[in-house]
Amino acid sequence: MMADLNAETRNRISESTIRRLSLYFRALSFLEGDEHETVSSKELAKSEKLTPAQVRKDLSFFGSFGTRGLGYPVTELRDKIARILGIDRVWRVALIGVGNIGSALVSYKEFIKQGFHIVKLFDNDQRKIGSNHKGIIVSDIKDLVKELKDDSIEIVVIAVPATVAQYLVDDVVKAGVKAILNFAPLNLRVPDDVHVRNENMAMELEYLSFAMVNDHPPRRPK
Amino acid sequence: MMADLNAETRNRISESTIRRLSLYFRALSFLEGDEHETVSSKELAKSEKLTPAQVRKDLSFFGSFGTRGLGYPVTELRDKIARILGIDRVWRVALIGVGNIGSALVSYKEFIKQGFHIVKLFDNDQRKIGSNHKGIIVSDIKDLVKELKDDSIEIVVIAVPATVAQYLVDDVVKAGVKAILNFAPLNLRVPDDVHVRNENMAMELEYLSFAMVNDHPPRRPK
DNA sequence: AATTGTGAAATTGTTCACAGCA
DNA sequence: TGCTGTGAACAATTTCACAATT
Repeated sequence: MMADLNAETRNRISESTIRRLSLYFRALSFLEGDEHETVSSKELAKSEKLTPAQVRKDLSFFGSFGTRGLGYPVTELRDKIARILGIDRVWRVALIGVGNIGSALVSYKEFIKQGFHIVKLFDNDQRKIGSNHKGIIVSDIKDLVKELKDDSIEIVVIAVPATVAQYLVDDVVKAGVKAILNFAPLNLRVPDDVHVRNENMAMELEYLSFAMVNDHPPRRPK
Repeated sequence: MMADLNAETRNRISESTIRRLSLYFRALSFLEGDEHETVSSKELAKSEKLTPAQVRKDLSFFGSFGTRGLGYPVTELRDKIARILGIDRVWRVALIGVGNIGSALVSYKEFIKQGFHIVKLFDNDQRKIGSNHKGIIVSDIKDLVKELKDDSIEIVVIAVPATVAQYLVDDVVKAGVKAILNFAPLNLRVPDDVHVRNENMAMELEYLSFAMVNDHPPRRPK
């Protein structure tokens, strides 16, 4: 279990399971604030609109964390999920593009809370370079490769217009970064060993639009 | 086809198909800028890292848009997808919470481009109420229900802390709004006829974290 | 010759249902 | 008794493969 998943197990685990792990983590963090010592798969499922069986199946990929008859120990399970997700540590993050979205992300509390520390900002705008955002001086984009390397950046957030995103990402890859969170509305080309996740906010609005126009039923378990 | 999907067809269409429709729309918009008159499922798939069969299957739910031997007409297909997604019109959107993320969204170009017009802003902070953001005066949250109704708001974006989100959403529902885009990190409780989509930026970082710690292979078609 | 549209097959993901355990 | 853990059943989604069409 944990980070010691063998290759066979690891490949059985679906993207959706991992995403739900984030939800369980969130729900457990809430419960921890209260007096709750244990939680059943039923309760956990309810708080994130999933099914109890799904919760148990998801968790079972990683080990046996519960006690039959009782449920799961809240704090312990939360810690174990944090370990599985790799958020029991600090990640060094750089953000490229200090525009509307970029600026918002610098101050985004959820990132810090989960160990994602933005320690570096880049922009190509002379008026922004050298300015201070929440204690971080904005660097010139032209020094990107060198600075990413020197600062041992592990994750890069792309918050620039689509027109320049691919060009910058090529440099990010050159710097040896293996994980990219992309806010630009295009599909980035990267080598096979680089992970990219896309954050496409317009897409979610489009889904809502579709649902309303077509009277698409919202999905609910049961 | 189009908004005239019958109930049976509509229910066969999966969430993933709709999300990919957004991707096709985006890719076609790019192509339209160039001289391209037609595009094959192969080309379309390539630009969004999908498979040709998937493109054809997705589109086939809504009609026969292509020509055998030739491909799909770019502009026409783009327009048809816009119609299916319901983004061939203007949607009246209100945004609650003019903090970091809220402010960024007011200026977010992708929303406007696709017909999502933010016409109303709400906050509970006296210092913000009455101030002007991109031409919109921030309203007091206490007038929420009345103003949402009076202004015929169709979509609400929630960009407030998790602690107050549910409380506000209850009012949003009271105002008769049927679509919510939620940036607060919690699962909102709403009646069955209200659509909610969650934008969880930390979740995507957690996925990257998991992938790196566990050496999870990035998924690629083929 | 190229490429769509689509049933059928393969694969992946979810739910059931119950044995096993506290 | 209550609730987990999990194989087996089921459901959804994707891919294949090929007939149809230009």
